[in-house]
Amino acid sequence: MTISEIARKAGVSSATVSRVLNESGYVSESTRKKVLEVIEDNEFVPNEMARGLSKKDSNNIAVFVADIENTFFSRAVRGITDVADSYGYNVVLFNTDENVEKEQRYLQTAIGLQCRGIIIAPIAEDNAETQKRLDRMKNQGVPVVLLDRDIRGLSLDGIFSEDVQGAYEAANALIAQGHRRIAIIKGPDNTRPGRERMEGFLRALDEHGIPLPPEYIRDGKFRLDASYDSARALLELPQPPTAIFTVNNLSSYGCMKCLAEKDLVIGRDVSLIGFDALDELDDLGIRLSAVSRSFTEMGRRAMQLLEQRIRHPSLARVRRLRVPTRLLLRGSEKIAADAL
Amino acid sequence: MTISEIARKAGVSSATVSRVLNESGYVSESTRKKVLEVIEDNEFVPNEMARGLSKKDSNNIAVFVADIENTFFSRAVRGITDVADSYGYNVVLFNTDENVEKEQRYLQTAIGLQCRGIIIAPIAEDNAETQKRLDRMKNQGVPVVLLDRDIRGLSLDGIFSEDVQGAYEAANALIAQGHRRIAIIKGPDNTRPGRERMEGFLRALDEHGIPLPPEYIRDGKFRLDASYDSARALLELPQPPTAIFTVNNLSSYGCMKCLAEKDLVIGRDVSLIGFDALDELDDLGIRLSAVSRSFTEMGRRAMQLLEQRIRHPSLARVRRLRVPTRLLLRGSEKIAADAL
DNA sequence: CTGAAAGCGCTTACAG
DNA sequence: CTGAAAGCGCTTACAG
Repeated sequence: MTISEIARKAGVSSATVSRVLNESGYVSESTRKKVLEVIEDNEFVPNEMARGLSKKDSNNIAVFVADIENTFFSRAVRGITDVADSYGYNVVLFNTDENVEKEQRYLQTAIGLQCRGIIIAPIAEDNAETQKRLDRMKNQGVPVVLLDRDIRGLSLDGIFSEDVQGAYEAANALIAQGHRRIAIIKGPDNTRPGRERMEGFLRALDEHGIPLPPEYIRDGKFRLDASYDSARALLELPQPPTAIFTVNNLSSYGCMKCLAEKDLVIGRDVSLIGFDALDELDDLGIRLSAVSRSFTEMGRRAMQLLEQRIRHPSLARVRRLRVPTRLLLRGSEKIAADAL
Repeated sequence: MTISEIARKAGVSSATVSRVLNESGYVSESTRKKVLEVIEDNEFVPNEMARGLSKKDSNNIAVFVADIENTFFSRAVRGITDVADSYGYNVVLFNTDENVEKEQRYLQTAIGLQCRGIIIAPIAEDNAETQKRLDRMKNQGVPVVLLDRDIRGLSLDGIFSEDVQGAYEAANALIAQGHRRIAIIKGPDNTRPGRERMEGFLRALDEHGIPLPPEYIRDGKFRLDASYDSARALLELPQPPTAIFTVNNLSSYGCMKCLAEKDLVIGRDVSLIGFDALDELDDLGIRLSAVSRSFTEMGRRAMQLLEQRIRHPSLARVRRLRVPTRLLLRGSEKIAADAL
């Protein structure tokens, strides 16, 4: 079923059908009714590829996530789809799987699909190829909005969080408990969140004159397995830390897995604060203190930024928003007096 | 940049460029090289909307999930995107949010986008409007693959699991522990998984002559909050059950939340087996016994079914696969002798 | 092996 | 208010 078939059945031209469909131009009420009726009767749905080709746009937006299984991303996607839907956009989902080749190939695909804009959590902030492609997209009028992660050297819109401040507060909370042996399971240095969370952590320790031996810094790579290994290495140190700061949800999981294996209880045997709350565990009595922010909200804001940029492509000002973080003290920052 | 611009720069016709791009028809090696070079130099990416319109197809497939935040779906989507990518398909994600109006509107959208096929976990199996639309899609040559949930009255391809058997084994495991007071937090009756898990549960109790008082049957609606309420109602009964069977991951969470609040420990104070394992908790020492199946695998299989149907549209035989379930006994099926 | 031309299903100036 | 016609950027018989 095409517009011209509908036109024939309604006894009008396809231009008129198009006008009815788009509520554009002038159409007399009577022919409008007639056309609508025929459309209804035939359950006609216009071909978006043809429309897109003709109008040189589409209602698709591309969303790039590193790992849809990670609740950070699945919740952000939830926020994105909600807002996208309210604006009539469809979401094409790309799971880059922390793989830069996929990321770059998918970027190509998104261009081919004539996506109206993209929301991306880039794998690394310094990958030259990704930088080049994103820059080109932006220059060709395809808005790009960064989600949580950043890209060096380009001024792109983005939604981030107060990572330095959040990490700073987390470290301070541990220090306030009397800890002097505080370790960090850090994230990748080539990501803004990785660096900034480290920065906030270091600042707090520095301000209190607390030494940070190199063996107290482990790279969890934002991954569960690497963080598990890091935690293990930390806990098996001759002089293990009494408190640990984990920089994302997967690091917290990895660390807690190791603690569980060693029968160490957070808030008693060892203190732990994570960046990003594990709310799903809170209900079950695993009360992890954390630097919290709303993932869904970040997704929503990302889509709002994108929509605004699509609507005002010429707006020069780059919009880089930071959602606040909130320190949730649920008990895991504590430690038994004799364990300190 | 369009095909004809490339053609001009390469001194050939656009037909030739198209042939190079699609590796179809004959192109001499020398002109092929030349064209490829120009494409490369200009970083040309063909317009998929034009290609789609011309070829009357697209590389998009539509994926309908009820809730992307639910790990069942996020993992299934992971499996789908992995396989889709390997076949060159792009995934347009629709989050129906357990809302039939959204489901139906999105179905319309998917048709407009000329999606090559759809994978859907329909909200209800008996919604007349959804049935009608899916039937129409199938008849118009758009393959439909069901994921986990079913649709009544249509013979559509699908990937399901051995729900009756799984639930039966779970109930038997509880019975084997000596339980006689076993409750179920059930799912919606208008979903196949909801009904079949109930059926397996009932069969096991029946075979052992174990009575099931009506107050031991609570509807958790596959939702955390309703399951929490159900658990609470069960535990506050004058004669509470000594064992509970929860029919999906969210019911297990809801139930465990209630248990945690009441300081009841699974495997000691009360027995619990869930349908769908909460593996993310296992590492943390929360050892929930469960009927397990691989969500990612179900997603992969769904996409494989879809791809096969796209490739062989005329194949009459409907393919309805069931992935097996595996009973994981991790200790929560047990109970202290004096609690029985 | 290559090109001219028609066509995919829409939209949109343009003319009336 | 309405229609004829050109055009969006591809693909693909058809002819050579």
